[in-house]
Amino acid sequence: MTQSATAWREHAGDVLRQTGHRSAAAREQVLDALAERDCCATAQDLADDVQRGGSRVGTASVYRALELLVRLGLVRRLEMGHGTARYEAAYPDGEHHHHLVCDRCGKVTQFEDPELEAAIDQAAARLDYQVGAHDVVLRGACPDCATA
Amino acid sequence: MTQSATAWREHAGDVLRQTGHRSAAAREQVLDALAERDCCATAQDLADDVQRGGSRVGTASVYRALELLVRLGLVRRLEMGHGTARYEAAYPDGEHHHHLVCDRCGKVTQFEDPELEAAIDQAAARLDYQVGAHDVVLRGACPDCATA
DNA sequence: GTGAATGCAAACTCTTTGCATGACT
DNA sequence: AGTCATGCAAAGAGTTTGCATTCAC
Repeated sequence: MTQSATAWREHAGDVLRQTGHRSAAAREQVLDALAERDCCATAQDLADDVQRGGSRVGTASVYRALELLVRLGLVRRLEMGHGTARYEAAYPDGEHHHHLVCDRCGKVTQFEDPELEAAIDQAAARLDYQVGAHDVVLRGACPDCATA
Repeated sequence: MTQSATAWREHAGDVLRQTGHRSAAAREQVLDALAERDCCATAQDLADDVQRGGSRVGTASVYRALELLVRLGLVRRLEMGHGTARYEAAYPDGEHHHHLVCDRCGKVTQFEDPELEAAIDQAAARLDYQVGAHDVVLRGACPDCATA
């Protein structure tokens, strides 16, 4: 687990306490699973992670935990695979990345690009929406599929 | 209907013929409905449009038509509303726009930004994926919701 | 006439909700 | 004790698939 993931995990616990939520087993384990992941995961992925840890956690609890975490701004929800949502930790300093999706094998990779961020901020500034977030998805063939 | 939408409609018919597809009522009507729309629509929106035109078209045919059109590169499929896919005409010259989604009322608006396109192209060039397409979604409050 | 395309209904996947039980403070 | 959180099962929404029928070529 990276240093920022550890910090995020602690931050998330703090925010939950400060917003009056009690320590709840299923929710804590979803947070742990998210902190362990370095890129976005589906609800099913996270449920599997938790159950692999030996706990009997219902799907509904995973979804309920994720919904709360998204509402508190601790988790980002992403839509990029046919009908299946993905979730990842949202760092409090706003640091984030974007995603590459392979059209052939479905693999998801992340990338960062400060100049792209700047271009998005400029575009957002000239629009009449109060833009609070943005998602960028690039699609194509990953190195493995491109050579195959 | 705009001039480019009309051109796209004709182009789509040509591509279908060239790829050995016969003239099929439901599919043609889905194309017409897409050409009439100036921004992305859900499968249900398109089915409603067609049925409003007086035809009895099944949902399945709309989905089957859309799947084929996406495969032929004539239509873009977008994922940006909780679990519901949206579709829009993909112009052959690559001209396209991106989307603003209101977090509160769900309204979807389009925008274009050449500098953002350039930044994406540059980012794509330095990655090891063969990037063929990209989606950008900005989220926030639309003018109506921001003042309300 | 032949095979593609269709409509209908059933199946399927992902997600949410109802409700009785269990756990934190 | 009070009530928030949980697990399970059922419901819901969107999408896909099976199959007999219809239609284009």
